[in-house]
Amino acid sequence: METMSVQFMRCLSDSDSYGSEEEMAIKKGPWTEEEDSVLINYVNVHGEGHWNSLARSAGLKRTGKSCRLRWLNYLRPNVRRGNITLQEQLLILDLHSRWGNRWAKIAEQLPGRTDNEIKNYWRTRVVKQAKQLKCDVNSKQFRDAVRFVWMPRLMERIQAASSSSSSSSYAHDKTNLCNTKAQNESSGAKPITFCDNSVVVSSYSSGVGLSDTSTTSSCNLMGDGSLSMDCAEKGSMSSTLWQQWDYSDLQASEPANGFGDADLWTDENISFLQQYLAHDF
DNA sequence: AACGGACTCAACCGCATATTG
DNA sequence: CCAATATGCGGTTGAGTCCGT
Repeated sequence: METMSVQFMRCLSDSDSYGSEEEMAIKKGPWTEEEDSVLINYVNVHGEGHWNSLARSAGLKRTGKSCRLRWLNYLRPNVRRGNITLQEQLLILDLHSRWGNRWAKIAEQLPGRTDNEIKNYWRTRVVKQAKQLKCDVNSKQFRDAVRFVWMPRLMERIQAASSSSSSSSYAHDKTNLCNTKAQNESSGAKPITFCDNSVVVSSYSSGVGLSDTSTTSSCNLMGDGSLSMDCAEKGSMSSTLWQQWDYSDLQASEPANGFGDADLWTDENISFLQQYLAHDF
């Protein structure tokens, strides 16, 4: 890890003012453990903020921006690391359908997750699959596919996992999402809820942003595990196609605990979507 | 085992907005 | 009010890792 090159460069940008030429040597690239502990100790004593002066006072040869980013995305307490859970994936898809690429805003609804992480998830998983399906990630086709195929399928898997496992991590996730719901309601948003036996995806906008409300759909995971879905939009995914969905194979491919593999983007799903898209257009 | 392409994610960049003097 | 500086955000990059051949 330490073999990677670490660049030093004269940095005149970012409004960093250093007293001497030597002090202007700004380090870039991956942070070392030593730098991390310096930053952690400094923030613990002096608090967050004033990043440029923090960088200088702490003796870190980094820009204030770099310190801030490192703290927020990695060192800050309660940063949640590891795989994005199914619930989180569902929430991301839901919130992205409302707010578009407002990563920071979306991240606020996922406790412990950073905007960077969510952005990376979107680009590496969702955008990649859109490309594989040969459609634009912002196209109506793809948004509908996400809304009417992937999201219900995610809910199905969440329900399957919750019924086959009463793991504490799931209970924890539910708690987090309930808290998130409370936060959202106070701010006017209407998120997916996980607080009871049903999972309700309320009122999707088919456009990126909140103003376009041409589509309303509601997907419900019932207490018995069955899925019901209403689409108010004319011309949306046909009931025939919807009925073609084969859930039996889904169960077969589900990991034992339901969360071992949180990735939904399987070849199987992709080929189904290709069928869906080909049928619709 | 070696190679190369695909993938992931930490970190950087540029720009917009907020704050300060 | 204005300029300088700080902060925050979204887009992009590239080093390291994974995985198939």
